[in-house]
Amino acid sequence: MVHAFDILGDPVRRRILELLADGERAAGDLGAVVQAEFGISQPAVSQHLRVLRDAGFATVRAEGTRRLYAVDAEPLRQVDEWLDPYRHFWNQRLDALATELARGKRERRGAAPTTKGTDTP
Amino acid sequence: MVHAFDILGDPVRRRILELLADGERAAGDLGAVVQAEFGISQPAVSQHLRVLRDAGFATVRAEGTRRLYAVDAEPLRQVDEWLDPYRHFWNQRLDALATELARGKRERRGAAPTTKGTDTP
DNA sequence: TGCTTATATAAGCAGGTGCGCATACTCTCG
DNA sequence: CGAGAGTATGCGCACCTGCTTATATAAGCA
Repeated sequence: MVHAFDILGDPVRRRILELLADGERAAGDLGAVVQAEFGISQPAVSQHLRVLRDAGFATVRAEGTRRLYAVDAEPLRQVDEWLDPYRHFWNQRLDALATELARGKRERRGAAPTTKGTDTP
Repeated sequence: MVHAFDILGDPVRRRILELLADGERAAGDLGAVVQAEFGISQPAVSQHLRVLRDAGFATVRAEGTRRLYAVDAEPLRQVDEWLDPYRHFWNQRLDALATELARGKRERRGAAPTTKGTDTP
């Protein structure tokens, strides 16, 4: 059994998941992008897709001769949970405001990246 | 430069970070636990600590002959941010999303391409 | 049917990474 | 100062993982 982080340790696989974040995408479509960006072959991409499948990060759906891949978020949720014990490091005393954070997260999007002290309402 | 996930790909390093989640801890202290659990040597642990240091996951503080390690949450926050695009899969209105997903998302294909954190309840 | 497109699998090889062993620092204390 | 704990580093090696090439499977099309 492989840990979620073992899967995410590979930049190609991360990229594939990023491409899949917006929604379903065909294997060849993913392949085209990844091959261009990383300079690897089609089989290489296919192998990564297999790893993602086997680890439960992605699901496949056949449509004709094409294979449509989609994200299965469950393992990513595990990763999210793994981060829980550390989240207070940057959330500080904002634990109570987690609700608000989830509601309007776009506020942080424009905030300074390196600045520790996050927005305080 | 190594990506955060490359660091977290190793189970020993993950364990070290877990041990560090509660607070500062001496290298030897960490070593004792990790050596016991993984059956590896002291230098091996030290090497992992070095990787964590170099990647910014941990900071060291000398106290006498001991080295006290602590978590630096910055890289973990990056990981947290990386998860943002997927968080809606399990965070917001899971049932509604699941319904839409199950019903067939082809409808959305032509409509709204980027659906990040749109809805405001 | 046979050719083509789309994708997956097999086999083999190369580079990286984690490990153990040995050793080098570097404080502290007697 | 010398001994000894606590920790880090250098080196060499085995193994794992990802890559390429070659090929298989399967659907669409003429």
